[in-house]
Amino acid sequence: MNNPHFSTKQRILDSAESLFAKHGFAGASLRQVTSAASVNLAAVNYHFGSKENLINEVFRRRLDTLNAQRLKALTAALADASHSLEDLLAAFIRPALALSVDQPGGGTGFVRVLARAYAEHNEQLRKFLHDNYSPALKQFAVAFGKRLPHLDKQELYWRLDIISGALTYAMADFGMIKRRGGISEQQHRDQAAEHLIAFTAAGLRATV
Amino acid sequence: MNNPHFSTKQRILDSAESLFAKHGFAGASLRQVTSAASVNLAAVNYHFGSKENLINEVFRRRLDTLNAQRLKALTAALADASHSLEDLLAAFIRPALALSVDQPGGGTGFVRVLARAYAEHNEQLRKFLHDNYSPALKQFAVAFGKRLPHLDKQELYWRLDIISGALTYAMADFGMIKRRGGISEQQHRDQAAEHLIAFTAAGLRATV
DNA sequence: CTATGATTCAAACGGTTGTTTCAGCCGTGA
DNA sequence: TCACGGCTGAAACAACCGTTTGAATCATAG
Repeated sequence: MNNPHFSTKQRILDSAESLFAKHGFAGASLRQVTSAASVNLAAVNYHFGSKENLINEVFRRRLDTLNAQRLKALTAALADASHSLEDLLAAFIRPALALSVDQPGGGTGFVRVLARAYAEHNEQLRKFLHDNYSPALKQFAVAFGKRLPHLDKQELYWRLDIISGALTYAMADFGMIKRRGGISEQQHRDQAAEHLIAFTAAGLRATV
Repeated sequence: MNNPHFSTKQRILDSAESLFAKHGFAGASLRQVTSAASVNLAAVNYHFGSKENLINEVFRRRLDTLNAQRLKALTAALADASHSLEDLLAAFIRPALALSVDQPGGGTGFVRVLARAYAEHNEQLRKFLHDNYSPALKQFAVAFGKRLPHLDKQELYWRLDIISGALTYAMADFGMIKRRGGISEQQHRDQAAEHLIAFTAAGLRATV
């Protein structure tokens, strides 16, 4: 059985993602992780070197695809000469919220890990995220800037910052909004995305 | 020296707040806390009973005053018959951002603890927060509902949820916005509050 | 001054942490 | 078939965890 999808490494990553989401990076022990993955304790240090490194790999696996999806959506939106502000917002927001549903590992795990990473203010982790993913964010800032010429740079950054906050919060499902009865997780996310897009579009269009 | 401001209990609370902000609830040990507070290790269990209880008291100390300030501001806003939507938002947002500057313990500590609490998804802690502070939030929801009769209840909750997210994120200073040169922490917070109020007011007013 | 209750102290408790070790297993290429 | 390198296994490592204990110290009231 060397199907990479069921390899020891992948099983460790899946369990780590889920347990980091539930108990935090410090709160989830390697014994919990390896036990949930049905893998020997020593396998973590063998395959990843250290717990710190395992954490980084949990991020890399998901963020690489998020990054690609966002940029693909942005490029598609920009290709249409008559694209709307909502199209740009959708390119930024929808792939992020999708992270929380259609992962093979099943669901809300990773986005909560991401939210934790923000809260952690871990300098090492922030550097890792910045080094790997800030160029993509820059492209979005440029696109929004062209679409909103009435905002100066500082004003634009303030507003994009507010959007990031609302999105992060929504991704992690922190809020008090409860899913109603017959609504699937997928539909709940879609609703969240549409509300976020409409709300933030209005916020971006507000005059100074 | 029984000045309550320098009492063992207070010193523990100050150190705990600061260290929980830096390393998380699981990441900060009682040995770190008591050492930073120049207090014996056993003092935590003597004065608070347990680490869990200490965490709750860290919240209670700040949130009691935040709650009171918010409700006072809300009452003042409602007393003016011609109050604006921005006035209500200011009552909700300004006291929260003030938490991060004018605390005697000095600054950004507690708000990061709060952000962590959201990220933790700790059921026990959520219950504590809900039991103690949700009635005040309900009052805000009612006030916003009256001011925005064009929104049905579900739609209103979605939007308030988005606002909470943006506010939480702004409080913890997660964002990429850097303070400019000659700007004080206080001024930075004031700017954040004004941007948040303007942005979220536009979002709330958006038509369905 | 003495007695009393509140507080602090050093030390130890059992348990868990991340990491290391090294013997054994496995599939693959010679 | 045999040997080799990648991988897994059980066990142990020192360090740290939250909590408890009981004696020492303190401030205060009688």
